[in-house]
Amino acid sequence: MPGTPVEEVAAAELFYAEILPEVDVAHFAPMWHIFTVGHLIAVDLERIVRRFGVGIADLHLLGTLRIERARPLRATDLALILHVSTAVLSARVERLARAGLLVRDRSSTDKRAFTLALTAEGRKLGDDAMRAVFHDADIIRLLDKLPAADRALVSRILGGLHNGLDREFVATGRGEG
Amino acid sequence: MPGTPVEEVAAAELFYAEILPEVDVAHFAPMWHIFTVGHLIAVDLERIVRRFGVGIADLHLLGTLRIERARPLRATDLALILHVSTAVLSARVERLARAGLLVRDRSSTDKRAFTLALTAEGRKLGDDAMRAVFHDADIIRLLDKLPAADRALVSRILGGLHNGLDREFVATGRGEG
DNA sequence: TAAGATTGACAAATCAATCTTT
DNA sequence: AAAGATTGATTTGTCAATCTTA
Repeated sequence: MPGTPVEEVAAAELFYAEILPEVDVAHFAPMWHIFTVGHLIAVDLERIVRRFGVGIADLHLLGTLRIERARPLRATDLALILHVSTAVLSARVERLARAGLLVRDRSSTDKRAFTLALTAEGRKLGDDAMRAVFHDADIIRLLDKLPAADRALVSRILGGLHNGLDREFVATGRGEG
Repeated sequence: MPGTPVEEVAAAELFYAEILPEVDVAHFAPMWHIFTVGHLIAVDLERIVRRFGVGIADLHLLGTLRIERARPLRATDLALILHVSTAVLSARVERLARAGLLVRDRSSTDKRAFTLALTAEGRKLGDDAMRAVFHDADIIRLLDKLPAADRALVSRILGGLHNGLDREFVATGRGEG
């Protein structure tokens, strides 16, 4: 019988310290905890928003379009923000448009591009799903029990990592497929 | 053109504060940063370990088997540790066994169960891939630039969330399919 | 040539149903 | 029944190739 995840990760760290003496294994625990907690959040959110007929990736897209902006977003902009390839985005937009949650319009300034905008149903579904997330998600309950200082630390440190990884993602042109 | 992820998340938080006045929107930023950073780590690690002919989920499995334990792990134990259904694990084990990286043996005490163990090639591939991760991963580079105190904070706080979510996962029997 | 977007082939995850052993 | 594991159908994501416009 395995122990707690923290124990598992600590054991792994000790182990890698032996077989990989050239690396700083103190990086393993934070990397792996973020990686796995991210995965568990994804599984949990997926379960919650599935009741609304969409996936968490769909909700991410709807939520991004929901925020008012100076200029309408094109499909390519969204692909960069969501960290997926344009191929994935294309299929997702097609599905959501077919469900009546958003509309695609040819850009007025560039005949190659589409601009994307939510429909009234898209706004409503997105808001309802997000409300359900705040209400039902395990991670929200856990964060709620955390000291406010810890929550702020997570926002600060993970926010920095988020910015850093996003830069790498854009710079190396990942997700261009 | 969108701004940095931290700006995007802050804008989203302000936005949800308006349309969802009943929830504590201060939970949105930490949740979303963890979720997205986890996803970006997954994409990056996937790219690195793909060179070895396996995915990051495969490496997680190999790494878990790599650690010495009192008793050999069964497929069911592994499914719980890796947070996947037994159906997924079955397919993954089949693929890795076919590649000669692990062996499946009927448990001596329970004729339904299999115990899993790495082959010499499985150990070598896992170690090599993990070495590549430590050497090439963007997240490792970013963590390396972080103050040691911040790294420790991430391990402590995210470790706590990891334990909490794992408990939920096991308690609610997710991943049983 | 490069940017924006789409398509089709393939890999992987989920769910429900099934089989065997306890 | 319930636990351990597998199979098949469906969905989703990734990659490479393609088409149109800039």
